[in-house]
Formats: sequence, C-alpha cells, structure tokens
Amino acid sequence: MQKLLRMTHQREVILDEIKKSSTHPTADELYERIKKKLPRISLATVYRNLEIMSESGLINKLEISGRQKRFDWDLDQHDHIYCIQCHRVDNIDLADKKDVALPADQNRGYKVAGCRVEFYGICPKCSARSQKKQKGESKKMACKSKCGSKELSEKQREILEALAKCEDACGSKDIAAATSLEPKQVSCQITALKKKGLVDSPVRCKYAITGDGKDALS
Amino acid sequence: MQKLLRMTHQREVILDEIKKSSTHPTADELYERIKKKLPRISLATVYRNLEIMSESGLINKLEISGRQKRFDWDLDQHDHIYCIQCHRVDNIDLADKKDVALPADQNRGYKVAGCRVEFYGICPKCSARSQKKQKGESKKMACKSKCGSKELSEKQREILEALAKCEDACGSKDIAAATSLEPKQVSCQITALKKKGLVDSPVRCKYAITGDGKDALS
DNA sequence: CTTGACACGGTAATAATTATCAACTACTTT
DNA sequence: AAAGTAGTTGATAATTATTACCGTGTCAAG
Repeated sequence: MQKLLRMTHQREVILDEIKKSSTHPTADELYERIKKKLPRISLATVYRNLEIMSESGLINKLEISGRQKRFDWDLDQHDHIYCIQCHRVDNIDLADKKDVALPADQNRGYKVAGCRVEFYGICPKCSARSQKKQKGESKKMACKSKCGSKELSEKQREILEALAKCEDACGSKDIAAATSLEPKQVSCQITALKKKGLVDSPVRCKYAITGDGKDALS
Repeated sequence: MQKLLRMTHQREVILDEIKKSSTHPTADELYERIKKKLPRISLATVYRNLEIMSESGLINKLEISGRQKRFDWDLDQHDHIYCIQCHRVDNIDLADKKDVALPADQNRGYKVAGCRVEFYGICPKCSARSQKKQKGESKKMACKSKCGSKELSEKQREILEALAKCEDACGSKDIAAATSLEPKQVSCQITALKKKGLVDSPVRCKYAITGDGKDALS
C-alpha cells in the first residue's frame, strides 16, 4: 500500500538536517541550512519532500497554532510548548495525558482521531529580553516577526529624521513644515510610527522619537 | 490601560454577526455575511476590527491548527474539536482539564501562560459523506471543502457560463470582468472547477470549459 | 536503448492576512 | 461653533507561507 519512496540525495540531506535539530525547524529554516550543502536546491523541493516524507511517516509535521508548519524527527507521541513571542517550540512529556479523554457524551458525533495538548507562554530567552527593555510597553511589537513592519517607508523615514533633530516633542504641524509633507500625511504616518513603537506621544498632540525610533534610523 | 473603543456601525454589525453564529466563523465567512447588510464594507475593515475586538476582549480569536483564524463570541474557557476534512470547529467542555497541568520540572524555563487542548477527527457530516462515495479514490479531495462536491455553487455556475461564451481560453482577469466577481474569488473557484474536471487549462494561466463542464451547465 | 514514472529547479500562483494611504467622521479644545 | 487632532474606513498593494505548474533531467525495467 505504501509507495516505496526513492531516496534521492536531496531527500537524504533534508532528512539528515532534521535529525540533527533539537528545535523543530520550519521549512524555511531547513532550506537556509540545506542551501549550504546543496546550493542549487529549490525551496519547492524542500517543501515537496517534507510533505512527502511526513506523509510516508519518516518525519512528523507539527501544526502549532496559527503559524508556519514545523517538522519533527521524533515520531514518539509527545506534546509541545511554544513561545508566543518568538514562536520557538519545545517538547514536553505529559505523563497524565491519558486523563484528558473526551467524555463520550461530548464528542458531538465526531470520530475522534486524536488529541493535541499545547502549552504556551514565554520562553526563557524572550523573558530575559523583555526584562531588559520593559520601559517600552511594546507588548505586541516585541518580536512579532523578523521584519514585520520594521521597514520604514520614505515618508516615515523623513518624519523620523525630522523628529530626531528636535529636542522636545513637537506637533504634527511642525513636522509638516520640517519635512515638506502635507499635514494630513504626517498625522497618518505618525500613527503608523506610533504603532511600530518608533514614536510616542508624551503630551497630547505632541510627538517624540523613541529609542527604538533612533535605532531604526541607523 | 485599555483604551475605550469607539463602537462604529461596522463594528456593531460585525459583533452582531459573530454573536449570531453557533459555528466559529472565519474572517472571510463573516465578510461574506456582513456584505449583505453593509455592501460597501471592506474585507480589511472586517479583519481590522476582528483583531481590535479580540485584543480588547470583546471576542476570542481561535488559533486552530494550521488554518484560518476563527472567531468566537464565547469568552468562557472551553476547548475545541475540529474536523480534519472540512475544518469545522465545535466546542467541547473538558471537566477534568485541570489534571493536565504541566509538571514544574517540565516547563523548560517557560513562563506558562496557558494550555490548549485540541481534539481532532471527522465530523458527522464528513463521515456520512465519505461512506457514500468511497468508490472514488480521492482520498485527500474527499471533502476538502464545501466546493468538493459535484454541485456547482452560484459563483461557479456564473464562471462556467462566462467560459462557455468565450470561444478560446481566457485568463482569470477576463473572467472576473465578465462575471462581476472579484478576481480572488474567481481564481479560487477556477481551481475548484479544474479539480472537478469542468474546466481545464490549455495554456498556463488560461482557462477553458471542458465537455464535462458544458454538461454540468445543462 | 527506449520508455515512462518519478524528481528536480525555477518560478508563478494562491490563500490568508497585514500594511499603506487618502478621505472621512467624531472628539476635544479652544 | 471653529479648528485641529485622533481614530476609522474602503480600496488596494504588499507580505508571508505554501503549493501548483512546467520543462527538463534521471533512473530503472523491459
């Protein structure tokens, strides 16, 4: 029934790379690592083979809440804990998992195929990091993604540079004057910059650049 | 700390629509329903407000394995079971959930914020459906989504009719223009139609109706 | 040595979501 | 009430992660 699968060089290298990882790498992470050994490999090949290998039971595909899929060489039953900030995933071993059985009257007619228990929280690294810079409230922005909206548009950069020059907080009119942008555009961009945590508003309607904002400029 | 949020008409309607649903609708599903009441609303507004409302605790955002996010008006702690075929999500109530505590020696340094228990299986509708047509090999396609069936949705019929009128293959943009559907919807539906064999693609990115497709129209 | 199934790399397409932005509306201050 | 600021909206572009497509290449069986 199970089709024999050809063990190509690419597949060997992919499998090898997964077996080496203690974390649960994403397709993308694996691709980056594998490229060093097989510079000509295609991202599509990595995805394709991860899918094929997980279907044929050589590896496990993890579906952790709402993010990229991750792959695991450990085929034994175990559960996971993940970091809501950096999204790393670690293994956990739940001894009393069998207690979490679905009462028969609760299955709503489903043919139950399995159960996943997922813990979530903040990993050691992230809690260390957030202690360092707990001054900025930036809960969401903490490490939402590698480049998630960190990039500045031309207008935003212009505004930030203008703000960097001012010693104290200034109103959007001042900024508009300093940047040759229209006032309307300024207030719109200020909002965006505030969301990114690069600008804050110490007084109503006055804005100043934050530490992060200065960092973003350099 | 929590900013008061302005209850606009759009937000009212969105909230209202969620409260009405017994299922756990996706942003897209909500958009489709809301459009009937507010034809001018933008999909972005729906996404934006779902995010804002879940952040401010008016609704709950569900992160079920590897698919679209879903939204829930029920703020009480409860868990879910989902169908691995049609991806519907139902509530379950786990009395003995507290037994699934993470042993202190297992937390791997995480500050644990919570735990999610997810059951999965095949929902009553899907198991009924797969019994009926177990002849067809189609393992994956069995009932991948509502458009897995032989029935034509309104949109699909519209697209097929448009294609029937064209002599030669045309791109999805042309179809979108001819049908007054949004291009996104068109390409999604085209894919479904291709899988059903009612449409094929003689040239990359160009589509034409097949014999079966013509039959399906009559 | 042909044949055909499978696999590869490159790239376009897709799906879901998020970002940007100009126009607008609702609040606050005067 | 006027003026200005903050927050919202619709339209659309962009992004992220993944999958589909396609022409070419490889390998093993007949």
